[in-house]
Amino acid sequence: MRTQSAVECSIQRTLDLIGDRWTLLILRDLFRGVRRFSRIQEDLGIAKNLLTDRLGTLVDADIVEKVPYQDRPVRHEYRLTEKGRALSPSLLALMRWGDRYVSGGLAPTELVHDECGTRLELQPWCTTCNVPVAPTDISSRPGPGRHIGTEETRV
Amino acid sequence: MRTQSAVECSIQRTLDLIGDRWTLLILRDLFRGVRRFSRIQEDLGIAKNLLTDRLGTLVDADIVEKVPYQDRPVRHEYRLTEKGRALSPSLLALMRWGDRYVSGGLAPTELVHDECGTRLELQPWCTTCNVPVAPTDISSRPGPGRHIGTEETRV
DNA sequence: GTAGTTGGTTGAAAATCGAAACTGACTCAT
DNA sequence: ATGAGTCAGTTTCGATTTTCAACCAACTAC
Repeated sequence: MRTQSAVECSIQRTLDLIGDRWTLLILRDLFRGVRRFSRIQEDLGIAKNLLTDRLGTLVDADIVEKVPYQDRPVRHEYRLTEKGRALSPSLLALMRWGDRYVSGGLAPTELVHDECGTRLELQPWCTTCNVPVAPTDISSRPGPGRHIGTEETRV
Repeated sequence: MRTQSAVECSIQRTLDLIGDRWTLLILRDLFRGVRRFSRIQEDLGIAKNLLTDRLGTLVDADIVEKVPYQDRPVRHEYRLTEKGRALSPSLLALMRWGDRYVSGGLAPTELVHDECGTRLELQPWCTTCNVPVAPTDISSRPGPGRHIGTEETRV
């Protein structure tokens, strides 16, 4: 993993943890209910040694936990922790982008609001004004975790 | 890149394009206004040949465009296209996750609502009901782009 | 003409990945 | 109780990627 003396950005810290070519796909499978080693391995076509390694990293990072689903022989499955489930908006955002710009607007899978069946969008949301916020109404500022350069910043 | 006969998921299609260890960080820099080859290179510490390669891929995918900023000598900078700017929610989601779970709740950089200064959250949003939607109120279904297995799916 | 900047290219060493073979603990059928 | 099968890995080794350093070309400034 990258080592930089002062990592001053949560995007970088996040990607150092889960930003390799397989990890987000593994997490997607866990969200979909594909939780066992062999199922994930055959679903993704990932090499088994890499899957072992990635799952180990995720368990160490407390994003995933290994829970037994039978004894004799003891077999485990991998479940998302609360920290792991909190990645849901990130995956949803990547999925919606892919729907629009890679799949040509034709979503292979749609995520919908249970109550009304409408396909979901992902919006920055202001908890104070209780309204969705457009990208042009977003500014950035240094936070308490360590400040960043003075560059103009729009995300 | 992975090649799978039937890629039936926009997350996978997206990650095939931008899911390597550097590309999302390059995009983050572009969002931050770091747009020139040498600036990105020194900011990230990425090898120059890799940066050349990744920027080329992004330009080919129409996520980034190369625009001249001077003649004699002609020098270019890299700018996000509309398609690239549309990745904003994805990066924001990863950033907020990192704030909470990697940076211990202390955001190195905060993104705030211009009008009121409140730090932004990223919420799945139902455009019909006009309300934010909790992860437990989300279901999935096959979309028009290609259908997916029958697994239980929660993202 | 010398040095410096920007935006690269090239090549070799080091790290990582991928495919296949192998293992160990157990089950189930005969 | 022998043999085949499953699951969850580990080991090995060749192929691919990444990194690091050097080099280059176009131009500016001195």
